[in-house]
Amino acid sequence: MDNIPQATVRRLSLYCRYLEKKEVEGGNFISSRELGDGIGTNAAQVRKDLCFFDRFGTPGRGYPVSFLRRRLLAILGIKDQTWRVAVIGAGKLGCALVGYGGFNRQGFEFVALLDNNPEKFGRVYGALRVEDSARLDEIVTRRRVDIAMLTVPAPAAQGVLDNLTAVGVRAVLNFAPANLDIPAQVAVRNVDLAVELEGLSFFLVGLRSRSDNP
Amino acid sequence: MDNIPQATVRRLSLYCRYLEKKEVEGGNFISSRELGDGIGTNAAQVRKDLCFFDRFGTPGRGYPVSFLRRRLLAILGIKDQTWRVAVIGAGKLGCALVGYGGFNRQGFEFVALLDNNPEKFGRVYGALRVEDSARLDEIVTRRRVDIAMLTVPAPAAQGVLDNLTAVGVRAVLNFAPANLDIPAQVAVRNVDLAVELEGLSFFLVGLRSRSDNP
DNA sequence: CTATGTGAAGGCCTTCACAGCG
DNA sequence: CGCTGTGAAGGCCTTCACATAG
Repeated sequence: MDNIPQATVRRLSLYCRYLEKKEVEGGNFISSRELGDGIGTNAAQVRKDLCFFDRFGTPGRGYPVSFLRRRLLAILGIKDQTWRVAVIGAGKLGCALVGYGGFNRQGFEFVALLDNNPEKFGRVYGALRVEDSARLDEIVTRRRVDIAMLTVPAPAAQGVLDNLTAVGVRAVLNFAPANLDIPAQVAVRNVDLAVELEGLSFFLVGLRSRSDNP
Repeated sequence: MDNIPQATVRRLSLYCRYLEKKEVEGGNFISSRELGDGIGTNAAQVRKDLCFFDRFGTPGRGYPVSFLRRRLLAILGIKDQTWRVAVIGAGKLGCALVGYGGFNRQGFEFVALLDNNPEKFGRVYGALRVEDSARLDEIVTRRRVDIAMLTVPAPAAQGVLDNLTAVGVRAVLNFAPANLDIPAQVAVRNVDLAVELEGLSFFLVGLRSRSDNP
């Protein structure tokens, strides 16, 4: 029971979000149909995803909302667990992320904001001061950082990633538009806005040519 | 020659990025092998992706770097074309995006920054002033907005999306953690940081349990 | 002899369909 | 009778393998 598709894991997060809404509204049971509709997939997919883990449902009734939500949170590792997050790169994006309160709400806590530019040292964003990224090793170790967000310029990204993994960080959310060499045993998720925008551009070009030659 | 996999489109962006680097370094030809290694895939995948569109290569030599890059830019719709982007939601993230210069570099230009909070009207970020999102229709039309970035709170996202599509916007990059109903003929790409973080959390939990019970 | 272009094979994820439970 | 759990079928994307071009 190990090889869970990435796509399934992504949907688990969406299920949790929908279940939270449903729980607040006071729903007790939810069908795979409704849960699927709610996140933009279908009932069979929901049942398949969930049965990777356990039998959460009751035939004829559906899934108990609150119970299912707690179980999924546990599976995702954000129940009774707060991951400690460091942001490397105190540019506009890094500072915006630290200032955003939405993550603290559930399971994640910012514990460091680093940059290599001395002019930024000491500036305060959210609950953090900018500190010197030359002290990355020490800070990451002492604050027991679990996850790093990489918001440095692309040319610096590989070096920082190597430093992070050398100190034991095993999970990285990378915002730099760089093609990183990813060490084994490390998970890197890329958030690449240029790729997303260019995907939209490609879609628009297709639309246009289809309406030009109908 | 129509049904291009999303995955292929995403890789096109990465190919372009790698080719740009290669072109600057003065490379004339590049093999599918090198291009694949460069973006973290393999040679066969590169050839398959490219041959959806044309025969760009020369057997025995590889692909002409500069030529291939220009052709891919054209396919992605970012050669001789600048898409006009509006950001809806002048929170920390929206303002950081507008202030980030990286997109203007190629193919995208910010033309509006809207919010519904009167206290923010008139504040300047990058080259833009915050304007009233009540005037969305007029502004989007007059400035010929092609793409919208949604950086509003989740509960507001669906309403804004509906407004945008009503005025003819067909491409949206959504940052709100909301399960949106997406109208037909509209492309929405979601950038969902909670989903990414929770994916990393899931990975870390898996790592831990595997090292506990080896 | 090297490297592309491409049908065929393979693998992974989604969808189907139905047995079985409440 | 409704809805879950799940093997089987289907579809899409990736990888293979080789004919072909330079």
